[in-house]
Amino acid sequence: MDSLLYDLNQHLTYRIARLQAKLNAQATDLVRCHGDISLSQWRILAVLSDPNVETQQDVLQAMGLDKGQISRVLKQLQEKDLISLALSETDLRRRHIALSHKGQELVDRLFPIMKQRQIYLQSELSRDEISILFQLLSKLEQKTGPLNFTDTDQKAE
Amino acid sequence: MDSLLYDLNQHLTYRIARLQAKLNAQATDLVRCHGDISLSQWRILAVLSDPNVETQQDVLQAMGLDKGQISRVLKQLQEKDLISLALSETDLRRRHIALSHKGQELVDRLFPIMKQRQIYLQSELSRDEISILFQLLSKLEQKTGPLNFTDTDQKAE
DNA sequence: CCAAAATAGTTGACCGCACAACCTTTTCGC
DNA sequence: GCGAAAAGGTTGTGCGGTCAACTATTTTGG
Repeated sequence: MDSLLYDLNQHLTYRIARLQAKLNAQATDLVRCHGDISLSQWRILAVLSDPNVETQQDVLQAMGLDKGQISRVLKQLQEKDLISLALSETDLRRRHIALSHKGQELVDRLFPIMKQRQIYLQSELSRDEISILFQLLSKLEQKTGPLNFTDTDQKAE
Repeated sequence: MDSLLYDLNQHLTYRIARLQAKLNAQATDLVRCHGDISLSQWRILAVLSDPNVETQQDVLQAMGLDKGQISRVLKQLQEKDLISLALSETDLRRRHIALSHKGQELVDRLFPIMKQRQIYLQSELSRDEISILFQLLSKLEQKTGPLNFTDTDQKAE
């Protein structure tokens, strides 16, 4: 795994990608095991637990997920009777989304579990460390715009 | 974007996921723009620049990517004449992978660019901060195993 | 008031990745 | 040696995600 010229472990981007993949897998297992839903389904349910979120646009703004994806996941949630979709009365383009009773129950049950996980994840980190981590993540995120590097850069005459 | 009950920005996992997505998109653009290849193709090329990496198993061990995926990406790279695939002489199950001349040129051209990006990404971070960041990522990664949280946890009679 | 632009949502195509089934070849154990 | 197990690769399938095209409504501007 080591002894390679190209040590990926030293690559920040690789480490972040790997961590993200593992966190994702962990969360997927957790919601599937406790709620028999996919992670994307859970994320949308969680967002829907905010009563201010009523339309797909609201969901989109809250999560940044693709609108097509949202549309499909909502359809899945409806098939599971976790939400209700109804045409909005004031605007026929919109659809009013609401958690069903079953959906609300699921959210109430899963929320503390997911909260527990968040706490568990941070349990080895001090308050300061967490704050520093967020800070560093922000710094990195500022650098994620498009890049314009010189191609033939060894032109140092 | 804020004023939500469920503030995703405070969620470590969400922040990491978002950062990862942006980093990924940035890298994808970069290699597509400078080398006309996909990010997974680039990653495998980079790994192949290590002469110790000769078979798909080596690639798998170096990157942890799925072997099926590796097989497919290698086929793409072969179609682009960036690598050569040949049956191993000692073991007919294995295929010997080698960068082609064209592939080597591409790697030589792209490597400094990607290196530049790594440096750019870390340019706002001090040595200490980088070391702390790696440390924190490691701590988090240790917590990414399977979880076994109590379901009906409010049983604290 | 009506045509054009904007908005909400749906659908299809494609990519990247993980998982599983499968085939071939090699290795292992008796 | 020979059959069983293991190892290296290939391929199919499904999921999650982005992008783009399209429909249906509403809003806007002349």
